[in-house]
Amino acid sequence: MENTEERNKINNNKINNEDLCDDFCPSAGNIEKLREKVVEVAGLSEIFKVLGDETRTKILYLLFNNKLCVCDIASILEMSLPAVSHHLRLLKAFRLVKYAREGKMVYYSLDDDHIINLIREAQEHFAEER
Amino acid sequence: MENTEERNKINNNKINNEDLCDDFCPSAGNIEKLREKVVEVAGLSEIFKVLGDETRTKILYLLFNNKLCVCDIASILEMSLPAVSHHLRLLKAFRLVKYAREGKMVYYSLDDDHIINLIREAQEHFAEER
DNA sequence: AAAACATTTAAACGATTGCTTAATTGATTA
DNA sequence: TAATCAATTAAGCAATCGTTTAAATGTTTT
Repeated sequence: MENTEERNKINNNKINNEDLCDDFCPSAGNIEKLREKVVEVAGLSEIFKVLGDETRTKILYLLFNNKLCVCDIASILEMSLPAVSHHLRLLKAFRLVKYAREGKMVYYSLDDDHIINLIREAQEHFAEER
Repeated sequence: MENTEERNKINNNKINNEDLCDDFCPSAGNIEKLREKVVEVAGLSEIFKVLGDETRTKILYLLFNNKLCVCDIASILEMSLPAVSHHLRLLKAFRLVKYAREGKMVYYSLDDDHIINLIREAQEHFAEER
């Protein structure tokens, strides 16, 4: 084994042109088409990232058909108030929850019930796993 | 303002009992029920975490109805081979993709078309945003 | 058998994430 | 208006994540 360094340079660098595989690649001619296709899911992972935290999916699920104050949520999830508040702020930034101050308390609720469909779909996927 | 420390202790600690709010909480009596409800979405965020990376959603979307080798994917996404390989390993661990060695190349494809439903659902959610 | 190619694996690193503690703000009550 | 309560904000920190570089593995070709 020799010239390891040179080969690694070729192997690891980001390749911008389309002839990465020297041998015949079935999709060689389709690379441009596939690059266009992939644009369709660009930015989508942002929503998934929000749901990618256990606490946040739980909060969203709790707020489905429910109006809860921060300390309720903290109590149910057995978490600190600041921790919950941080998550709510992020969910608010994504327009997933809305809030309404009532006296000392701030009540949160879903701003967009649509998000529950995503959770339900994930539940179905999860059910298939077992 | 005095006794800030003591109040913070009360305010910030994780509370295991149900009387976090001193005032009347509408869901005070429901805390246990809501804790049971929340279990329904436990573990779900793991799938979302997988999709929470832009590269991985793209790979999954690419592999829908397609069979691609690692260097194809790397070329399309303009990423290094090891980076793509790492993501594929994770997707494989979640049984989302399967692979088949054909000579020098390894071809990946979706192991579970179901995952595309989740992506489609997210696309719909995204469309509503604008 | 040696060289070439596609892929994987391992180690290291820089950036991000989610929590905690501490302090602050906003509102109500005594 | 002072004390109390709910919630937010800010700073700091440990853990996780995704990448890179470097080396190794598996397969084919010469």
